Amino acid sequence: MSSNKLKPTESEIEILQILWEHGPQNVRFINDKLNEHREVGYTSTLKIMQLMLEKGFLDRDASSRTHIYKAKVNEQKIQGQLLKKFVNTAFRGSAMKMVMSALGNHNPSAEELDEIKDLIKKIEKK
Amino acid sequence: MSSNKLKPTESEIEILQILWEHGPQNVRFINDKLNEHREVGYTSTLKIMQLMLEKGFLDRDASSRTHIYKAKVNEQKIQGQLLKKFVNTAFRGSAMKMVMSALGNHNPSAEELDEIKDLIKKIEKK
DNA sequence: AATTAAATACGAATTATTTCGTAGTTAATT
DNA sequence: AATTAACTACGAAATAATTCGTATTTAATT
Repeated sequence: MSSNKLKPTESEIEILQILWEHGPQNVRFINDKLNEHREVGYTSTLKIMQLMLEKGFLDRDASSRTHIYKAKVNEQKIQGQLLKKFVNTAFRGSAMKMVMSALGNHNPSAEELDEIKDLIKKIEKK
Repeated sequence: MSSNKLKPTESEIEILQILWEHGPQNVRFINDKLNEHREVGYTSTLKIMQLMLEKGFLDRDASSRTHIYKAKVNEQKIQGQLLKKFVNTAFRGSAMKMVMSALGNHNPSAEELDEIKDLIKKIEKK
């Protein structure tokens, strides 16, 4: 068990998001995606991805000149971990307060409400 | 409108939580509370609170020797702001995915589920 | 009145994160 | 074959956040 207790930084999360969404990619692709939102140099992105490799967040295929990186950590797992931390710091540990606040702000559609209702039913059945 | 666009840091959020929960307090009180969870020196806490004052997160009454600090920012407002940011980075902007994940992990009690159902009803009525 | 305890101010060290320049290498283009 | 373009490696600067030591002042205790 080499579980990864380290929490990814903001920049690292951004990169993970892209890899989770688009699958294994080279640095150029990631950097282009990042630059759709904010300006960042190619070597900056490269550096962070190299550090993420060391930290065990990423894997890479270095068999060809252009290295292909992929997320080594599971999306839901990391999200759960971040969520727990976030609820603790921002909502004093109350997941409920957080959920209520999120629902209040977000104004979900009818479909989304149905989704939640289904989930509630499932939980109640247990 | 001198709205405070700055996002508080982790340490700053911890301090805000304590002030929101317990009302105006001196540095000693805050530092003691923090030390229930992790070790941190008195002057470290003092320093951060002084910076928070400058940033406009806190107000203080310096009329007596022991200064009394209070949160200048609103709890719900800051929470909403943090939540939005968090959903963006960790859940690619999907508040729903976040809510579903939170409900899934947390296993709410029957009372909590009722609370959510009430809120859903309110939203649906609009 | 002298000593001790508790507080603030502030600079500076430390640590974490991000950014980027430069060198070197390989592949593609002319 | 020479030039240009694209890539990786790596050190180091820049920035952000945290921690803390020391000096100074004021209040409380002896």
